[in-house]
Amino acid sequence: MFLEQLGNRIGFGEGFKSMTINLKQLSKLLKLSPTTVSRALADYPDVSAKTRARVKQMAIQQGYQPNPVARRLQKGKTETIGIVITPEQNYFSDTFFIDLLSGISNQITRAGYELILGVASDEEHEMQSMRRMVEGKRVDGMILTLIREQDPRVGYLLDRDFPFVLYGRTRETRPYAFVDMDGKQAFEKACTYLAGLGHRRIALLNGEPGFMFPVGCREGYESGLFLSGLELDPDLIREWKHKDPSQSSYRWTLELFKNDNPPTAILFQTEAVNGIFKGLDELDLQPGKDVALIGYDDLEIARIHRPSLSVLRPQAREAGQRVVNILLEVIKGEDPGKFQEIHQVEMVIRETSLPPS
Amino acid sequence: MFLEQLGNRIGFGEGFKSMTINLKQLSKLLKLSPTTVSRALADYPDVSAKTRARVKQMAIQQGYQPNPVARRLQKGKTETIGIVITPEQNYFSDTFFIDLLSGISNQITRAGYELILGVASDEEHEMQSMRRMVEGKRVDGMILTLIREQDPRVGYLLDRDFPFVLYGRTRETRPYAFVDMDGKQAFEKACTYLAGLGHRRIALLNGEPGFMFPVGCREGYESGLFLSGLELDPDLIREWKHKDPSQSSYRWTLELFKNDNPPTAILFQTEAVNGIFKGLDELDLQPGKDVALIGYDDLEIARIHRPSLSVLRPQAREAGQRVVNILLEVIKGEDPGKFQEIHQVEMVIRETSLPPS
DNA sequence: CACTTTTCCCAAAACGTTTTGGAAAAAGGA
DNA sequence: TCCTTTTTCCAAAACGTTTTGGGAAAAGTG
Repeated sequence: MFLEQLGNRIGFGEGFKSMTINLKQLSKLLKLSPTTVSRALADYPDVSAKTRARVKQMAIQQGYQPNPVARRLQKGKTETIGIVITPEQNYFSDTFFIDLLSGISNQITRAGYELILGVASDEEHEMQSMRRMVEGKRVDGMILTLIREQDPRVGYLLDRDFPFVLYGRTRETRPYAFVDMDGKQAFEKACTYLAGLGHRRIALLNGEPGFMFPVGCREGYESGLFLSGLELDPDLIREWKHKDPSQSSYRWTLELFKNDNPPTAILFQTEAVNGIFKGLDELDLQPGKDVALIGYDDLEIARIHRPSLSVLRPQAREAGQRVVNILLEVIKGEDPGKFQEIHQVEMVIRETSLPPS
Repeated sequence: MFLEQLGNRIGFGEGFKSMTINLKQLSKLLKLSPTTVSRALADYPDVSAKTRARVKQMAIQQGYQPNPVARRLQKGKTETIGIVITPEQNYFSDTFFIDLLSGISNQITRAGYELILGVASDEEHEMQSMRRMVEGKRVDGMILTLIREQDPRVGYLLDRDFPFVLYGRTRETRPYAFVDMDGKQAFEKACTYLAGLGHRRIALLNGEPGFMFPVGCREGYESGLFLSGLELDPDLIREWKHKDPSQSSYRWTLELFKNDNPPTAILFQTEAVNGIFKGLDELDLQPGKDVALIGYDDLEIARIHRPSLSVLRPQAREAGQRVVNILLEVIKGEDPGKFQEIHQVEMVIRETSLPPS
């Protein structure tokens, strides 16, 4: 019998495929039906403890792993979830997105699922890539990032009742699941902190309009000013572009200081820090000394730079894990409206948040 | 019949699944056998032009897409290829890896395949993630990046005859497929260029030992020195670490200039540029003016910085596409040894490669 | 017209699981 | 002992394709 088994395994297929063992082959080896073996491995109560143990041992010994494709067909699930990234919009800002992705990936693996990745060049291509996954029945659910205020992806998925979770939020009245960072609270905290140090002219170099995140940042900024009894000066608010964060933030930094009454502090997304440093350098202003700085996202550059950059630090990794856990629930049929999480953001005070000089 | 069809489609399943149409349902609609419909869609010659057209039209009208899971089971292929990234080793240096990934992803999609992504925290986890894909029969082939001189992944895959392609190379005598950048030629070119400008003390701030890429860089550097009639000075070679490129390159930059006869030019991977800038700044040396710089990889910072950084620019996107095309051939059964490509790297002269002052 | 070839279609099997719906054997209850 | 319940197993169906191996009808050939 061992030889027969060996024969089966060596067979005449290509090298690799023949190295792997089948449920049928395994059951033959055990002198049991495939049914019983399958159920033994799945811990069904209707197989005796003794045979269950025997089956499991043999499965391990033979290195049996159920063919995921066959399982998916039978179960009617792909056990796969999809994500589409658009690098043009410069999302891969160093560690932040990687942390998110890392959390997502690990949790997906833990659930025995797969993560399939689409890389899109622009907004249209992004939609197209998602549709391929959804309409091509390639995934059970989608994860969306870099959410816009009006985001056609959300409407599309809601319309066809397809499971998804947002990392972020959008303007949409129908209920949907999301995990978002409390950008509002974060910027409010940073703003009041700076005001508490004595800063009276605090600028906001915000993300690109059209995206949802900067909306919260601005709200937090305005609220922070209000709580500190400071006036809102529209001249102290500028917005950089995703396409080239450094270049646009460089220009806006110069612009900010053309003001008669220039800012003594700037709040911004850390992505834009290179442009700001460059602008300040050109103006002969020392970051942290002449101008206080607090960035959102704890990128490598924030830790490396001297003086090191005070930041707002979102826990991207944990958020990624939550996104997956929620998505799995939604796939199971839970009501997406139940899952709306807003995560707090911690503030890390380093060297660029001193009182005004 | 239309009502019957409708009934079938609405059924009692969950919302989404019922919106989609089946091969069987489609064939019923067409009053043809599933066989014929399948073959018509696949352009088999044994179905008449007329019915083929009829089938295709109806398929489009009904939005029919073959269930990929079922197709995979029947075909015995997953139509999926895997890649594992290890962000700890800081591979996501801005645009470079994204370009590679973008090329990979697009080509995979074009072939109707899927890209599944693993994110690993360290070397061990990386191997584990790959084994899950391979032994779990989740992919038809693997793409490997960030290759080490002795890379256990390569041996593992060769041992079990599993299709894979390296982006990079390793020390391995058995034939395998790879796409690599000609780091040697690139660094040689940069080195002779600088020597041609009159530089006599050219330093190399190389990548982390253990990885394969820095080996070529060093070869090119040494060859460039030799071709220019310059002596190799081991004191002018330093290696930074992946874990914190900026920090380690910062330290080594300071170190380099403790030399009695300090360098007037530095070759390096652009990843390390922040540390170098910081070091030079601390030494009151102006990049490009006091010290010529050429980096490998055209990251955003290279274009943004003033003076802008001269770089060696690998065509990562095209390389990614080649990797996929080759992998598809290898999966088809082609001999991997036939596919060994070394791509040229172009040099972009900007502002940091002037003659010594 | 009779035969062969070509054209066009299809029933059945197969891919490797899990689930369904029993059925046989063992154990419990009277 | 006989009947009922529990335990333990399994054959068959199902998931949705593609491939295999014909077979009937139409077209060509003499």
